[in-house]
Amino acid sequence: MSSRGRPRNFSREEALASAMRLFWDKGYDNTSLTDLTQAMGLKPPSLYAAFGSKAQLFIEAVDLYGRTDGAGIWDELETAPTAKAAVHDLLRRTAENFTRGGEPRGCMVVLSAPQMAGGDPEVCDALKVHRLEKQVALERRFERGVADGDLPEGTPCAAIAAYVASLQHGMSIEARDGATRETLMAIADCAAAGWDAMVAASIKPN
Amino acid sequence: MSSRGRPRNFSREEALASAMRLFWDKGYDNTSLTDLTQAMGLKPPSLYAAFGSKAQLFIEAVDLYGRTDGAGIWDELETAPTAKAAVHDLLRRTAENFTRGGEPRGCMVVLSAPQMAGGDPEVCDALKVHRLEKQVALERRFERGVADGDLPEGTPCAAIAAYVASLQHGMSIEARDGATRETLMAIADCAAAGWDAMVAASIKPN
DNA sequence: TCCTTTCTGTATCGATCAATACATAAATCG
DNA sequence: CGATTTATGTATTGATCGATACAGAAAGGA
Repeated sequence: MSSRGRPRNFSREEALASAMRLFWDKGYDNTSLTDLTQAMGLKPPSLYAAFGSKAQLFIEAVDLYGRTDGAGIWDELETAPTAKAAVHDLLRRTAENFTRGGEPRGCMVVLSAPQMAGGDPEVCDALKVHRLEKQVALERRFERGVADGDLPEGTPCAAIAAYVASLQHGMSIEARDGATRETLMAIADCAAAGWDAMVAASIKPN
Repeated sequence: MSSRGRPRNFSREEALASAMRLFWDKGYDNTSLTDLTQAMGLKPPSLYAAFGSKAQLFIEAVDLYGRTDGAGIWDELETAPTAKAAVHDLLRRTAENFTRGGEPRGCMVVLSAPQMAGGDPEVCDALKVHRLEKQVALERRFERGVADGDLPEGTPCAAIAAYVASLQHGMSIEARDGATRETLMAIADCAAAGWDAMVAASIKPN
């Protein structure tokens, strides 16, 4: 391996964590290299040597987010006893996570880069992949619910996953607009309260 | 008035409409003055004389959006016979509106400027005001539903408005991620299917 | 007609952006 | 030791950003 050469003067992990926090708070476009180098405590050449480019640094930061601050939201998706319990827990964890003091509000994967024409496609696609992975995880969980018998046969799992994902994504917007934890919790409870009827009605759409 | 001086060489309305389309498609940050002047068919000094600044032009463009492309979504909010019908209609119009061919997908008010630290506060606040106005309109509509008797006494109108707003905002994310009209319609139908049970359960939150 | 007013086109401003050239410092290898 | 490799700090690059200075053109008012 390469233990040769002058050793690094900073912790790559800590620097990446600082970048994550900054991207999460300010978004990809609004975070400049000046911001990054100051927060990470290093100079531009060190940043480029360690991370390649601003875009690659961002993608690494999003991965870190998914493994740390953003992970707890999804902790019980698989272990919850039923699909309904999994969704209710997911949304309540979302409400709690999105309103922690001292942290940026809402989800980095939803908010930190606008999915707009003209944006860096590398960056947008990375976030889109993260979002769709979670939506697929929801769909799979609902399919398991059908297999487990806590969802009726014929449940449109993809549609319900899109519904839950849409609601959870919207909660990031609400959080950034200043919604309180109580408001977000109420949203979670609304979804849970309508769950059984929604599932029952969705089997025959019309 | 001021009919003096050299007359304008372009239609202010048409130029504003072009700017709106561009901001809607690319977002505020990703739309440069070069993009704008090209699409609007004028030179920078004319743009600044007519609209003041990029930020003010954007705010005017958002207002235009709310009066044109974004308006139809909310057309039946007040005229629908019940709160439930109003929400179902709203979400189905949303699904239709967000997947029109030849137009950018999703809502300009939700997508076109990230609500992030470091963004132009003038721009962010203008969009936030638009979002909250619609959420308040939902809350008022639900209060009317209580008065009309199609929602039970004690319905938490603010919480349910936050739920519907959150879902509708999330549909913009889904739309930009490529969701089909059928998927968005399914989301709308999910919400409608669970509505009665959600309302009934929400009266006593626990 | 001449003056004032307003708009237009050219050309460019200073600021900021992401990214690097370059020389030096600090480590391993032979 | 000397050679190689890698990281660091200073200084700067070309590009692009939003916004304007300036002079000329086109209108109304006197």
